[in-house]
Amino acid sequence: MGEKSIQKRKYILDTARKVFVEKGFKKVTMKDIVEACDISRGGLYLYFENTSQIFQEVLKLETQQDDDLFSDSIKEDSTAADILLVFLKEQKNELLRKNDTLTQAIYEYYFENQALPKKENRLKKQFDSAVMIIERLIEIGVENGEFYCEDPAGCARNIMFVLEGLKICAQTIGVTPEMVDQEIAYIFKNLGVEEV
Amino acid sequence: MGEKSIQKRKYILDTARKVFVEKGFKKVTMKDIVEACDISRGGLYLYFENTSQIFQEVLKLETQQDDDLFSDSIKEDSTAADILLVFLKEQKNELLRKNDTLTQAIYEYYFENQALPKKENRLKKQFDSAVMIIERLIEIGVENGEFYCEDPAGCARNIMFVLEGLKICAQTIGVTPEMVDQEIAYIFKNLGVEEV
DNA sequence: TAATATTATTACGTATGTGTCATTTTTTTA
DNA sequence: TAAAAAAATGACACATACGTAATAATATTA
Repeated sequence: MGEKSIQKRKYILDTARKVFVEKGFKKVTMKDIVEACDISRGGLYLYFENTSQIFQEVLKLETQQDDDLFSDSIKEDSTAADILLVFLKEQKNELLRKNDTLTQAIYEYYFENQALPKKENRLKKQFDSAVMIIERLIEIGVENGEFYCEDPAGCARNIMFVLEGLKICAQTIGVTPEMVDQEIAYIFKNLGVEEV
Repeated sequence: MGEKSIQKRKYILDTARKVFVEKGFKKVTMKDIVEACDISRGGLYLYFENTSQIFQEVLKLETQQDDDLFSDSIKEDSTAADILLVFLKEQKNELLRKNDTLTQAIYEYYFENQALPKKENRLKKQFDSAVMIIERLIEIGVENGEFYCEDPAGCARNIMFVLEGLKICAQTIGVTPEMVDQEIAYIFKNLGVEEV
């Protein structure tokens, strides 16, 4: 596979991403992607078999980029509270930036694909890993006297459920920035931090 | 419209519900419903125009039944904490009973239909009304000395976000009964109630 | 029970989507 | 630059879904 091929592959995935952002997952057809990419039908099938496969690859790219973004935004001398705040603000931006996210598509995809038992569930892994990171952060905060928390693991999971709730609500009933800020304040209040 | 017609209409909606439970919303076609009902194509079009309309009617039935169910389960001499617990346990059962709910379909439907600005968003109304009920419940609990809470409205909204988070997670990454119980305990703890 | 109204069926024309393959175009290599 | 390899095209045969309308079956009413 030549360099050209690699670029075209990347081009298709980038373009397909826009389609998934636009239409979610379930309603997207190979035809949609062919047309968005302005390539030939056979041309697409040369690279990918179906929309599921394309979506998985889109997600793979996405995840990489997100990870990079997060580690970039942590400064060396940050406190636990700082880092948690950065994380939550990032989530806030993400969930309010409703028109350029794969959120809907991701949910639709996992609606279909959760059932498959042994198959790896990337979403679950991400959730669990986020819980672990937050848990660790809370523990550090407690050690430093920044936070008060009896059950860091439980608190971390609660934070993630709140975020998931905000995320799905942003996609269905709509949430305002103020509502998100309130929830963030609530989280810190539960950790014994009054002002954010 | 004769009695027969009314019954057939009901039959179609009940059967269509099963289809939506099975396939979500976006992938359901009129053909799917025709086949599930074992009626003729034209026969279905005699009663309904498209899947959106059918789904809306299914939801209407569903909402009625749910409301009835909740008011039935409140006893006269309940305390605020009792009622809240009943509500949360009901939500727990609902979200764990993943294979007989319209949850996925509802999300998919509102993914498509949130955008429409002025159009009434039934989901939002339900959310807001639940928040108000919980808020009132918390206020009563505070008056009775059952709860401690400085911001019943904020707390009520937080509870709803947690529930939404649990609900979507149940559909995508899976949640255990224990996880739900933990979140319920967490909610009560935030209201100053240690034991549930 | 005959006439009328209602309800139901099926087949048709149209539209959209699928995956493939013979062919053409482009790129690479010798 | 000619031959070989790789990449891309678009028309195909097939499948699925749509909404309708002529026709048939069933109820209702006179």
